[in-house]
Amino acid sequence: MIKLDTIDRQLLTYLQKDAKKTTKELALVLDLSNTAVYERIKKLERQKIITNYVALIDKEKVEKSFMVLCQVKLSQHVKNNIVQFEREVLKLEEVLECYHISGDYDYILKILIKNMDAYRKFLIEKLTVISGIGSTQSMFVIKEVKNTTLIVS
Amino acid sequence: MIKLDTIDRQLLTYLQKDAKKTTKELALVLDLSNTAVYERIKKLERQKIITNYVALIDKEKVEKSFMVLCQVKLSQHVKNNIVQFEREVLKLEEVLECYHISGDYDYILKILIKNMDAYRKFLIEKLTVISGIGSTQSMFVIKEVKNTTLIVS
DNA sequence: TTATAATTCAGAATAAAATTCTATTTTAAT
DNA sequence: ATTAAAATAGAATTTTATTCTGAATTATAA
Repeated sequence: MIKLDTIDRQLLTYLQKDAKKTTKELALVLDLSNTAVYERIKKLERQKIITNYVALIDKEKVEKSFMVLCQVKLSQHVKNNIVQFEREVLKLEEVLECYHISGDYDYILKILIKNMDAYRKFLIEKLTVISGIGSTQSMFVIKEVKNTTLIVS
Repeated sequence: MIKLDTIDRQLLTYLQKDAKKTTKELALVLDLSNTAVYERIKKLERQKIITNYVALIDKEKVEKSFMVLCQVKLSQHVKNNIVQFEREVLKLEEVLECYHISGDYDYILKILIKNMDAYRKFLIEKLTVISGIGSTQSMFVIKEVKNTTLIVS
C-alpha cells in the first residue's frame, strides 16, 4: 500500500480542483520549493495515483442537457450475455458510466444526451438492440444537485 | 447558442482525454498554428464551454475502492425537506454525485468510500441523520464497467 | 544510539511551453 | 463588391516545467 503524507493529500486536493495550478503557486501555499512540489507530483504520476489530467466541459453548452440513469436487467445471467453487454456498452458514447450492481437490476448506466426524443431513439436503436437484455428502467434526472470528481483522500 | 466547428470539437475531445497536451502538439495534429490553437482554447474557456481542468486519481490507491449508489426517499415533499437535504448532501465528501430523479425514489447518490464497514457508519452517522429522509436503498457496485468524463459534442 | 543509505529538498541553470504582438488572411455581413 | 470582424501565422517575449548539483532530512540497520 502506498502511503501519502499530508502534503501529498493537499497536493491531490489542489490538483483535483485545478490541474492548471503551477508548481510555483503550489509551492507557495504548501511552503515548499518548486522542485519539491514538482518531484512530488511526478511521483504521484509514476505511482499512478494521478491517472490523468482532463478538461471538463459544460454539458448544457454542447447539447447534452438531458441525463438519464438507466437500469438494465439481462435476460439470463450467462457469461456470454454479460461479456457481450459490457463490450457493447463500452462503445456507446452516450453512456458515460456503467456499473454492475447488486439489487433488482444488473446494471445501471449514466447517459448524457440532447433531449427526451434523442433518448427514446438511443434506447430503441442503440441500447435495447444489444442481445441478452431483458428489461430496462429509466430514471430521469430532474436536477443535478452535486457532481464532482474530487475524491478526498 | 454557441456554435462549434469541427476543429473546436476535435480540440474538446483531445483536451477531455488529456489536458496536458501542449498547443504545439495540438497544432500539429490539427494542422494549425500554435496561436490559432491557443486562441481557440482561450475562447472555449471564456465561453465557459471548458469549465475547468482537473487531475483524476485512482480510487483504489486512496482507499476509496467501494462504490455505492444510494437511493433516497424524503418523508414528505415539502420545500424545507428538499432544501435541507440538498444542502446537507453538498457537504458530504463521500457523495460525489447527487441527482434529483423521477421514479420511486427522490434522489440517487454516488458514494465513494473505503469499504462496507465505513459505508454502514456513513449511512448511520452521516446520511440518515439528515432530517426529512424517509427511506434509503443501497445498490452496491460489483464492477465498474465504464467510467469516463468524456462528453462527445 | 550512531553510521549509512535512501529520500527529499533547495536554489540555480536550462529547456520548453504559454502568452503576447504585429501583420496578414479569411470570413461574414452589408 | 466593400467593409468590419474574426481567425490565423510567425516571431518575440514571458512564464513555466524540467534538469542538475549539492545539502538536509528521514529511515534503516548495526
